[in-house]
Amino acid sequence: MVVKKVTKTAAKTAKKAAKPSAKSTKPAAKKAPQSMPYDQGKWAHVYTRVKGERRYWLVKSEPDVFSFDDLEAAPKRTTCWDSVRNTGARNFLRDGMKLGDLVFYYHSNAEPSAIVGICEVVREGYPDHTAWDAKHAYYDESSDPEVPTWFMVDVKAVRKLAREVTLPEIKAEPALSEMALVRVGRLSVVPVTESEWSTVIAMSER
DNA sequence: GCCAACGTTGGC
DNA sequence: GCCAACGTTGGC
Repeated sequence: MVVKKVTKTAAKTAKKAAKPSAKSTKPAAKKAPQSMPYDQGKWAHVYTRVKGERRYWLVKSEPDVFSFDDLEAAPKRTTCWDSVRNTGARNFLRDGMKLGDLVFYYHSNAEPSAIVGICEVVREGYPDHTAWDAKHAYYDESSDPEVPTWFMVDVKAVRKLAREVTLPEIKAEPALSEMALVRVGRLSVVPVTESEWSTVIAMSER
């Protein structure tokens, strides 16, 4: 699949960084990807599920880079969630998200920042080819296609929320006080619990 | 293996 | 534009 849009939250800053000194800004991962299982660590629970269980997630994107409307307008209302270059988020993409899981679509750096829509995982973790595309803004020269470091999933738009649920509302809601979105900054993919999921949905409907 | 320097995310 | 939080890198 060809990716013409440079994607998601990463992209804007990527362009910025790519211009001045094409290659110098390369963070990233020399170590081989960590392997399953995650039986310890604070996110261990999100990698296990009872049979048939559906889990919930949230992905962030800057709306002027790739908004929920853009996703709804995309072919098959689907996109690959590429360019994530953070190992924690990578682990969720590679090992956490499963077919049929539901995902909140969050607009970051927006006015206001808010959860605006719902999408669904339609393809499970697979290598993010942009990592070894030397022309891509998020090219990672240390990433070996034989042993991929970075992964992505495909997500498909399900529907827009009846009303967006803004970050201030989320922060003001006691039932959401433990949400990874607010407890852990800077992660572009985070887990959402089932109760957080229902709380946000309910907020969007009143 | 510690930790200082540095880079990035993203709210404000 | 500022800066808090925190991941990553590299010197030692």
